[in-house]
Formats: sequence, C-alpha cells, structure tokens
Amino acid sequence: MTYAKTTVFTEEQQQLARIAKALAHPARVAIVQLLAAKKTCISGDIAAELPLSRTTVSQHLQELKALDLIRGEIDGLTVCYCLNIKLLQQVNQQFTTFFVEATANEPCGPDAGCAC
Amino acid sequence: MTYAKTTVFTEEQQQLARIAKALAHPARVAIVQLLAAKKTCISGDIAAELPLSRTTVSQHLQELKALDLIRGEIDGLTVCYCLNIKLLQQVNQQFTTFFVEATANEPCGPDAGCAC
DNA sequence: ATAGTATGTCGTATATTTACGACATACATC
DNA sequence: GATGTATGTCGTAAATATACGACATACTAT
Repeated sequence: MTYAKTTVFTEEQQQLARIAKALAHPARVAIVQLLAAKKTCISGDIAAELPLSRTTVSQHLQELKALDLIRGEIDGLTVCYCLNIKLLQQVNQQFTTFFVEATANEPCGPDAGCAC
Repeated sequence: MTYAKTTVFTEEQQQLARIAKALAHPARVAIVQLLAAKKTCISGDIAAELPLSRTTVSQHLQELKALDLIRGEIDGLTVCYCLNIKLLQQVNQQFTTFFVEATANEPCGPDAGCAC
C-alpha cells in the first residue's frame, strides 16, 4: 500500500468545519436561538440569559461576529446583535448539501472493498 | 438590570453542539465525505487519503465513532468504517430545524428593544 | 464636570484538542 | 511457530478553547 497523501482539505471542507466550530458550543447555539426568537438582541440581556459571566458571553459573541454570523450595531449605550439571515441561509444550504450527500447511498459494500 | 441566569443549556442545544463539534475539523468532514463517496471505508486507506498521520486519523475516527456517526466492522485484518445513515438523517433534521428557525424572521427591531 | 452604566479587551488559569512517534495487539501468511 | 501487516492505544508536546476578574472606553444623565 502506497500511503500517498493526495488530498489536502478543500476550501469547502474548511468552510463547513469553520461554521460547525462556531456552533460547537451550547452557548453559541443558545445565542443564535435567542436572537432568532427576538427575545432580545442586546449584549447585556443575552449575557443575563446564559449561565456564564458577561465576559465569557462577550467572547462567544465575538466568535460568532468574526464569522459574520451576527452583526453588532451600537445604539447609544447598548449594542444590539442581529443575525445575518442571508449568511445563515447560505450556511443552511451548505449543511443540507453535505448531509444529503452523506445520506444518499447505502454506505460501504463491495464497491469500497469491504464486506459489510 | 437584574442579571438573573434563568436558562441552563437544553439537551437539544447540547446535542446540536456535540454534533457540530464532531464536524468542526476539516479532517472529520473529509472522512464523512470519503465514506459517503464509497471510495473506501478501510481505516488505513482513509488515513492514506488525508494529510495527517495514521495515528491522528485514527483519533478522528474514534471521535466520530464515539457519537455513533460511523461504525467500525472488523473484517479480518482490516477495519471497515461505515456511515450511520439513520443517525445522519436525524442529525440533518436537527440542523435543518435549527437553521429554519434561525432564518424564519427578520431579526431585531423594536420587539427586541433595539433600533436596528 | 461627575457619576453611573454598558460594553469590550487584557491577563491569566485551566481544560480540551490536535498531532504524532512508539508500543501493543490481533490476524494472515509463510 | 515466525514474520509481516493493519489497527488501536499510550504518552506527550504544542496549540487552542473556555472561563472569568480587573480594567479601559464610551456614552448617558445629572
């Protein structure tokens, strides 16, 4: 067996992994859900809803913002974070494609060189 | 402002985050795609396709296996990893629901107490 | 101007992830 | 049985993520 490393990760794979990473913490999932529910969008209120310190929540917000999944608008003294709906729709499409392709066929079998 | 921490992360949020974490590395995304493409399913061949050592790939495989996203079947000297199609379909549904809910409404606005 | 409030950043401690060589195990083949 | 091969685990080093108190900044209100 040759063990040639033919593949480097594609931009597509890296992009999917990046977004997955952004959602890889329950706090960040919760933040997106909070914003979607329109319950609030103000930084401090978000922190108040989560069992974490304001500092930590701010850090999670920055992570989501770094990927442009949310955007912050300064409104006087407070900051309002809004979902980037368009990007989320795009990302939704990427995940859907990934999962559909992953679940399209029965896996393995003789084609792949195994008996299962 | 009271800063009462009313919410602890729900099982749903934790589940989504867990799966997202599993896909939060391009190598693991690539592994799922490789298995889906039926190109191969044998541990060593998977490692040969990726720009990582066999040890590291094995580690990534164990992570996917721990969440039951893939299953390993020993076939003599080799081990064949197969996608858990049913679980992937379930997960697909979870992600879809999450994204649909996140993108259903225009975010923010006066309801949420901000001006954007 | 002064005081108070909301927010982000810095510093830092701890935990987790990532990566890989070395080793152990288990099967196949000679 | 001895040898070779495929795989997983162990130990460990380095990088990254998580969490939070303390501080700095910027705006509001008195």
